[in-house]
Amino acid sequence: MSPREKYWLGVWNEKHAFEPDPIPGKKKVFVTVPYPYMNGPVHVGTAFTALRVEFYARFRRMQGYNVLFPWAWHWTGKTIVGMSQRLKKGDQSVRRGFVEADGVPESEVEKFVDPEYLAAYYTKVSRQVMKDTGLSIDWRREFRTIDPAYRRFVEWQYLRLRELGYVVQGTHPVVWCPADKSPTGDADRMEGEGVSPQEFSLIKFHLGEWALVAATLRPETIYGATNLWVNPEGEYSEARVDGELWIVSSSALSRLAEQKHEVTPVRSFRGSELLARYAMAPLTGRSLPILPGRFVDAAVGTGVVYSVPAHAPYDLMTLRDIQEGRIEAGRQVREIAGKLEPVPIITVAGYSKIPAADALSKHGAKDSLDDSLEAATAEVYADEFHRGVMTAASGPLGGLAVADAKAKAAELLAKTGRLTTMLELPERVVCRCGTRCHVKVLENQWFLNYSDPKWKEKARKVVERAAVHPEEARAWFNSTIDWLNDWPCARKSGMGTKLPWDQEWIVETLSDSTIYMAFYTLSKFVNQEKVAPESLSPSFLDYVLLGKGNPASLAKAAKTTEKRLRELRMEFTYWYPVDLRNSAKELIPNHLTFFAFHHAALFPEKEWPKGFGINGMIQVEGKKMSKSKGNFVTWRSALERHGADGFRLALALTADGMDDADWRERAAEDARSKVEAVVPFVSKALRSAGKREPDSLDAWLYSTVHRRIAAVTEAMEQMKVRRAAAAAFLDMWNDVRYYARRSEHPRLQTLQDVFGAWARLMAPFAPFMGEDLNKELGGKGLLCQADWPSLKDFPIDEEAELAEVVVAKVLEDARSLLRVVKGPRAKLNVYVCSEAVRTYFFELASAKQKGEGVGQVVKRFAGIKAPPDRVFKLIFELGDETMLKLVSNKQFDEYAALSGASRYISSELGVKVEVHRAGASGLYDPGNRAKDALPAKPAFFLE
RNA sequence: GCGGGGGUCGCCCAGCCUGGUCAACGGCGCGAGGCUUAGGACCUCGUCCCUUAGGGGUUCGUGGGUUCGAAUCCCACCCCCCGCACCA
Repeated sequence: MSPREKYWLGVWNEKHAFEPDPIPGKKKVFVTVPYPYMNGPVHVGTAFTALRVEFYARFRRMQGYNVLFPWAWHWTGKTIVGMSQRLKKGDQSVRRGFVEADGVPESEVEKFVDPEYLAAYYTKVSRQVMKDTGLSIDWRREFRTIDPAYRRFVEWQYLRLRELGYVVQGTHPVVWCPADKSPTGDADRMEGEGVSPQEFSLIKFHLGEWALVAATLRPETIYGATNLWVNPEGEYSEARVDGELWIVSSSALSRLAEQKHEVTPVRSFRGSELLARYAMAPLTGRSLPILPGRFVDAAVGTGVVYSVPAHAPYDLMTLRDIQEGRIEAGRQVREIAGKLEPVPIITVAGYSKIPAADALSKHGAKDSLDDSLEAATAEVYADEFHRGVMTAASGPLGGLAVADAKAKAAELLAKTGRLTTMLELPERVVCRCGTRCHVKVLENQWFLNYSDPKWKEKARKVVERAAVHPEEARAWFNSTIDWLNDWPCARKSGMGTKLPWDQEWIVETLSDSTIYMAFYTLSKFVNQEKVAPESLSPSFLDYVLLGKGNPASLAKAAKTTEKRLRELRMEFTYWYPVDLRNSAKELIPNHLTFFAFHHAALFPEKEWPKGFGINGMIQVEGKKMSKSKGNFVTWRSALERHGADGFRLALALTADGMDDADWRERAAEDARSKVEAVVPFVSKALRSAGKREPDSLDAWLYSTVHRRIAAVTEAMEQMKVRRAAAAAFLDMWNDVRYYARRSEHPRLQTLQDVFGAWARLMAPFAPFMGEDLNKELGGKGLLCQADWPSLKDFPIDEEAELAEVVVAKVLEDARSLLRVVKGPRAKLNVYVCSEAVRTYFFELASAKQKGEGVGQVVKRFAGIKAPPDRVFKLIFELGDETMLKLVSNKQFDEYAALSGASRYISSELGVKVEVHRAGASGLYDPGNRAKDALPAKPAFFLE
């Protein structure tokens, strides 16, 4: 950190510049960012989101609002615990992540086996880097989501939600890790991302008094079944399942038990015992032989499948392997297999009668262990499902589309009583801990019933009444509200708050973070030890947050004073509602919408959030940032490379709206050098300036600054941070640069005024440099506490603006002329059009604007001989508005403007310049050009 | 598949709602010049093609349409990004 940065941080801190308390009667703004999850250090993405709010907070503060920008840390959930455990087990990839991506010293990593230590470490480094960046946060209100007081708060929230009927109990299937004893979401998986439970049909084939139970996703193929497959090496069991006698793989028994089937094992044996026996298929009544299939996974389904060689590449290939002796098999098995023929039951355009055979030759499968069988299977299945039609060989299914036949087959099988269903993962799923997962039906889970139409209606109202920046995000909110289903809000492992009425369950991370912004109004008192965590009882919080109950008796029960209790209530009502909550767009479908739902449920309308800010995600050098890709950029490392202002400005200038922000080192370096150039630029400009009366150019600069202030203000109000920063920093710079170049004698007072405004406009983005600049300009007090520049100090001056438009236009035209002309170029004569031509223009332009015919006007001014198409072309070139202003503004004197600028134009072009007025007596016009002069388009003669 | 957002002159990006001021803002890169002992920084000009009087031509994912006029409005298509849930 540079000494200057350190100095200003010290000053802000000393003056408590960002520690707001309620000031009755003073308008307030309460802004928040979702707290970051502390399984790693904050990174440039966190910074991008946080800084948008930081800029906004500083902007509003300068506008005279009492602004609260608090911060906290998210520790809830099982990710932190999971990482700790993996480290403990010696997982090298976690360790590398800590050391290489996060930059944690080896000596610290050792201690990360304690999850709380891990989270505390990251909290510490993250807090420090945020402070070093100069974020205007009120750190007095900081907390972690496992703090005792926070837990009391969440307990209150869930008790109230339950009373209101928004928390309900239900049963739901999940992907389950038997080792962790917890659901395994996508993020927790080593293998099988995106895989979710599917319903398999279990079809019972009679084998004496037993039922050999085969699992399938394609019950409609039962009419094409030729045999059954079991894995000869696999372990199978006879068991009593739901009162029936079943034969399935042993592993299936435990999975069936997880799905609420009643299972009593009888005996177990090897799959080979079943070979060459016959089982009877339902519906067809066919007796099918049991054959060895090593591709059958005993850990999936029931470990038994039936074979449909005409339509399943695996089945056909395995059958051929046995028939052709590629697989060792007993004589009896070979004999049986030798007699089997595929039974086609589906026709698909583009395939022969046996689609599986086509797929095998297309993919060049050699044997039943060939990897290409996966692809062949997927292809045949998809084509048959979408385009296939059942043939007459499939009995009652004949003529149906495959998609319809599936349902019909299930219905027919169900009637025979020989169908059950089971949820199964269609692909292997492995938990991060290395354990293979299966489906478990969880009972008595707690849900937030977001599917409740009345609740949805209320949530919709929250969004409808709030400002959404950018407006495009609103549609996404609305479709999320429609789509959202019941959400399991508690789980059994990880850090967090227990459900007060059911201590086995811990409120899950997304569900304990929905109304916590309210807690910032309390946490100040807890941190100052003015309120003890134990005293935050439900009725106590009812009073503070909802105004319910009698403060006198509540205070007594909480061992505090009534005054203190009323103070807490006042703090809450002062700051609430949240004025702006800003986050990256990925949180719209969950967190931000939950935030709307919970406020709708718990608080009266006046406490509902007033604004949402949405930004894109962060990319690094055009690519998605991730630890595994090795392009992870921590906030700390970027800050150290580019300095606080450079870092802030680089992120401010990267993207607006929901566009993804691209972090580029080059851009950040550039931002830094630009920031550092401001103060020297300003002092140099001031040194070259002097005392004099303001002229048209000064009026132009004031006028232009007026427009810049308006633009920055408007952009900030709409959270268009990039636009605001670009105008405040880059456009302003260009304006001053133009002034400095254009003016022969820069006026000191003008520059002081403009630089004063400039410092203020840049203050939210580059506050350190801003304070330096303010000091340089002799400003009193702190810039961060100064007033936002006032439009009144920078009056609009239309004539001055028109003069510069005309000067710029003449320069542009003259340059393009000089580029082309190869003749003499000693002197440029400029002929400004006559008053008559101006009037002609004015009448034409206004006639055109009113949509009237222009014939009359043209006729009346026939003497001017300017063809109307040339006139209209010029109007289009300048635009209706500018043109009208130009020709209708009686104050504006084009001749005066241009002759005043003739020395500037001359030095820019490197050619002598003389300005004439067309129609003047004794006009010097050897080239006879003056007649061609039009408004803002004077005629030229080069000699 | 469903939902959301996008495709602009080497790169990033503004403009699109409210059609003409659009060959199209700004930044980066690149070229030339200035400043400097030199480099960096800074400043100026240039950077789609053609052009000996300020002009012309072809551009805003693709193809149509509306209009005197379309980057902007309408329709169809192609492509890219994000989200899709027991998880931060």
